[in-house]
Amino acid sequence: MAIIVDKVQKRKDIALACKDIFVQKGIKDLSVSQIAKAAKIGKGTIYDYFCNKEDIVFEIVNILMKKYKESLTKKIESATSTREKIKQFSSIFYDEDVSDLRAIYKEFISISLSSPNKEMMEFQSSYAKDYYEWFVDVLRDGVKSGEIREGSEDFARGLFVLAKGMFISSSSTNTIEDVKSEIHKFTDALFDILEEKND
Amino acid sequence: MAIIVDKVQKRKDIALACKDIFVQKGIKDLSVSQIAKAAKIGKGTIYDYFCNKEDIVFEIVNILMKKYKESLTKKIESATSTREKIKQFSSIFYDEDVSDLRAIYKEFISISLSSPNKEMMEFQSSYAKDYYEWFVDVLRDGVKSGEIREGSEDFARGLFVLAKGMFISSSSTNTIEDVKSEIHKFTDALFDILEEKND
DNA sequence: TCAAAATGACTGACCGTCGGTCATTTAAAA
DNA sequence: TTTTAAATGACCGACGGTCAGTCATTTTGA
Repeated sequence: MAIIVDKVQKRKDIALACKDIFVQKGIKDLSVSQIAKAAKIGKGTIYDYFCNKEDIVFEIVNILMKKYKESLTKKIESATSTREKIKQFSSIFYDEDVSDLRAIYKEFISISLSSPNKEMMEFQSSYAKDYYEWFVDVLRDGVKSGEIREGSEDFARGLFVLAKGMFISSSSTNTIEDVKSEIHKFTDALFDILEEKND
Repeated sequence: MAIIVDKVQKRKDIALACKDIFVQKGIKDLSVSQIAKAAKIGKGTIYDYFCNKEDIVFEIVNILMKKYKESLTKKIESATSTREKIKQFSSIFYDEDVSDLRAIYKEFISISLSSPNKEMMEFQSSYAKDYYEWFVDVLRDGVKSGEIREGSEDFARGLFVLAKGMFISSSSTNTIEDVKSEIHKFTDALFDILEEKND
């Protein structure tokens, strides 16, 4: 027998080791040789843990998303109103401490659009479902407590999709500050109405 | 003297000549040689009219967008309610006769995300501004006529961004039918509220 | 005749593979 | 218990093949 490495762990280690260079340059301006050098391993080794260059991005997104979700849970728990909770969901688009995730997620979306891959699509839809249900729960709680009107849950999907749209818009045209105020403005406009009673 | 070709026109001609193959295969699975063959010109000629492969996608999007905008104008003019007008805006995401535009626009977004390019960004933001103002006008008319409540214009940006988000969602997970009903459901939920009076 | 237009051979960059090397572990012999 | 041969998997980087973009040459038509 010989040394047995934890393949799953090493995959994560490599991904994290080259995360910064990915954030900095983006996948298009990075060669696999450069990535290998950044991770201090041989080029061939990359392919023992990833099926292609894109797969590395996938792993980084996975890691960062997981971490983000944990921090988001805390933020949402400590928010007092439904309005504030919904605003917290959008923090991914402007919070400074998740700028890495934003950068990598952008690459990820780009890859998903140009070469749809079964695993990636499943990852996307599982995350989407997850967040969507979370959204719905938050809104439903708001309805139950009488904070917002009935039927508000119907906006969950829309808000979620809107969030995705922010990615395209924000990564091309706006500054982070614009994005933040844009989202808050929309959320406020919506909640001003949702908080009215309709019966 | 010698032959003088209309550079602008020829650029369009080439773009249209290879549009179908782009829609079919996507930029990633297309080599410049194949594109040149489809357009019945030499590979080098491509570079007399386009600065790179991505630039061809840009031109195709431009052409199809222009055409789409014309048809959309008619559709919106003939719509009777504000609600219907807003729904028409989203037809790009499910109408069968713009499936080509959808396919190419997907490529375009992918390219924009991975290699932000000044010209592309300007194109994006000019279109965004254009549609946004159109949106606002439609909503404002609705407010003026008393059809929807005051403040409804505040949703213009959100609706527009939401539309962009549909691209990511729709191109990865859902079928066209899902997308259509999804959008209509959200629009209806919003308009049910907007059509209530708030004073 | 000549300049613009068109071309395709060529080049350099880069992705992913593959045969080979090396370090470590096992196990059998001493 | 010590030694050493065999076995195995981790690791590597040279190499093949592909392809975007360039450029020297040819074609075309006013």
